[in-house]
Amino acid sequence: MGDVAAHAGVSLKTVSRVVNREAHVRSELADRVRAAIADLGYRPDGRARDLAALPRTGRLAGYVQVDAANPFFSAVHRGLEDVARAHGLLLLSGSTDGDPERESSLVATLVEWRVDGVVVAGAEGADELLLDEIARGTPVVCVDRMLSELVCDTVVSDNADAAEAAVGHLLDRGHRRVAFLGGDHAVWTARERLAGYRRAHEARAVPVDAALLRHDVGAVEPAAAATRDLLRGAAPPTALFTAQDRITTGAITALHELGLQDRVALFGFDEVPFADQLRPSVSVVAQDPYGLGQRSGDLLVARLAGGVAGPPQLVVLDAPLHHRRSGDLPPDPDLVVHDA
Amino acid sequence: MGDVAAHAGVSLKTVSRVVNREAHVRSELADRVRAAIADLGYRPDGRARDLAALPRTGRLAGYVQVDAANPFFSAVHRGLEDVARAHGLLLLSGSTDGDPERESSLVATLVEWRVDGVVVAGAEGADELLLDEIARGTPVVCVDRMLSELVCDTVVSDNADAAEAAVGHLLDRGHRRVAFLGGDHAVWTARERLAGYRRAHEARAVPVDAALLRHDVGAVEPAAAATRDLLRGAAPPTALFTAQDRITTGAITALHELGLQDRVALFGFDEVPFADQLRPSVSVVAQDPYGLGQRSGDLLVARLAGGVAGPPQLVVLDAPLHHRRSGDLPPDPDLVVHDA
DNA sequence: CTGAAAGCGCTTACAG
DNA sequence: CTGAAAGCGCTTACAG
Repeated sequence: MGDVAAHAGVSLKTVSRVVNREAHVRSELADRVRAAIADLGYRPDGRARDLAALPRTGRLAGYVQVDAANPFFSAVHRGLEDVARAHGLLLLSGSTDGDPERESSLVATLVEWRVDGVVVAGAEGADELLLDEIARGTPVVCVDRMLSELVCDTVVSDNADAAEAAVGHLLDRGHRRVAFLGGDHAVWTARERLAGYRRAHEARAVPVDAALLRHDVGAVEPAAAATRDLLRGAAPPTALFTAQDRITTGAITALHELGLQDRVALFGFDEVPFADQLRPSVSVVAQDPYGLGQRSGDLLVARLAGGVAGPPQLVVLDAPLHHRRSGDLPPDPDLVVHDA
Repeated sequence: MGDVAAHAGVSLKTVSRVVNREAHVRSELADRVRAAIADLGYRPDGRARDLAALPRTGRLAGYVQVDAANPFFSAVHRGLEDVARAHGLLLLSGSTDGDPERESSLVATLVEWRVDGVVVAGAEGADELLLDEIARGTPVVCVDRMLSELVCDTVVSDNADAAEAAVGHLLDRGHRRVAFLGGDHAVWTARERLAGYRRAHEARAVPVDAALLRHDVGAVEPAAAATRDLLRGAAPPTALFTAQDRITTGAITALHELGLQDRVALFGFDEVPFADQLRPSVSVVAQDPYGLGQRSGDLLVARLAGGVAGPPQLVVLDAPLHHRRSGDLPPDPDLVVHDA
């Protein structure tokens, strides 16, 4: 910037003014400055700018996600990015793989870069550093999962209700043995979806068989293995409720391997690709990850604007059911095990 | 930092030393400093640090992608991220939607933040700002697409060869009317894959019917529409080569709607979800997006380390064919149109 | 309308 | 082993 000032024969402040498009600069000088900028290929230094401009003007935001390569989280990413970009915010992001330590160190790094705020998708409830940061006043919004208490703005789908509706649909079709395949039980969404599963049973006075509950199968292979195991057991389920897209994928894989896809009903949480083309087509609870990202961006931006200073807000998005064939398959009598 | 120094009764430099884990600090002082840091909840300011530490130590890298929500680019993202993280680099990223202007402004913003280098996935060849930046010495690596000339390190799949092999397979199964459905023809990958398509035909002396070539159908709906159109035409293809995952998705959708999935062969570029479970299972050229990301990260890191200062490197990754049912479907005679 | 001074929070030489 | 000074590239008050 000094070079530019010298080149144009003006002071630093004048250069600063034209760079920031401030008023009160004679157009003659401004032209000279612009020429110098072009000649020298000058680019203002964002770090210095940000550092000198206290209080913050709002330029950087952080996005902490479980896995950048997971379509669910990358869709949230895009929703957030679009809102952020509209407000001049650039995103600094990283993946945690669900590891609380990774999450903590990532949050710490983001704070070091003095992001204006951070959106955490799939937060671990036990992340003390994150809790600290919230207490200290860093704007944080959680998407997809809730922290133990509502200590920050949060955007989630209506997990329990949607799960209850899906499982209820299976039960109403006559199924009495519906398996639940869920991810890490420490994760809030998994617990909520299980709660919905239970509520659906309770509402219909159908007992839940604990042998039909499989937790910690939150990836494709474990889910496929659990499906095989359940179906080969002495008292197999006649329907499956898979609490997450990767689990749904694993279950579908296993069902096809066993040739049972038309005999065992399936209702999944999260939309999956080719849901309409698969045979049978697959019924799902369709969350809107892009929308979740957008809403979290809205909340963050509102906090940054400073307008909102009240207590943490909770936004719950509706997750509609997409009824297709797999969820309408009737119980297969040959699969039902009769008591001895 | 001043507060910490005062609190611990030492100088700024001493605080700096313990924060940076430099040697030569009496452990007694170091403890006092650490205590002060904990008491005050001090966090070093990454911006100031980075600004003061010239030349750069390497902390920030940029990732420019077409669309964060596209599974292909998000897998590249993750590959890059893992390498970057291993080298202490944090990623600043954004989506361009293939718009050169968006790409330029994003690159400009990244440069303002003084990223140590940037990886561009799916670069538009015509981005002058990017070319400028490369000329100026900013380490840039292009993944997935090549710029018009090899002006920076580049990592791509063996597009033309893989496409030739896939189309060749179709031709060798007896197909004589193989349609090509591709994305934006301005994009390097689309042109390469078309080149492979042509080479496969030339090698077998099979003429290419221009009516079977559909460009600019790089999204699901346009691809489905093109598929419907081709198949309903007077001289329909007996096989489809879809040059990209979203196109493959669109084609599969249309084929299923028309009930033609078992009568028209299909070979896609890029792996798709449920390729094994779909009926028929779908044959594809399986690029390795995660690997592309990793390799681009390796190249970037090597440049940053300063070891590599030579001419731009070109890394070409093999893209193996995954033969499944759809690519082995024979030509359906009823679909062949005989000359009058 | 324009500029000289001080300061943002750190690190790099340099002394001691 | 420790510290005082200068400087990274900007912006914010303040003067004029």
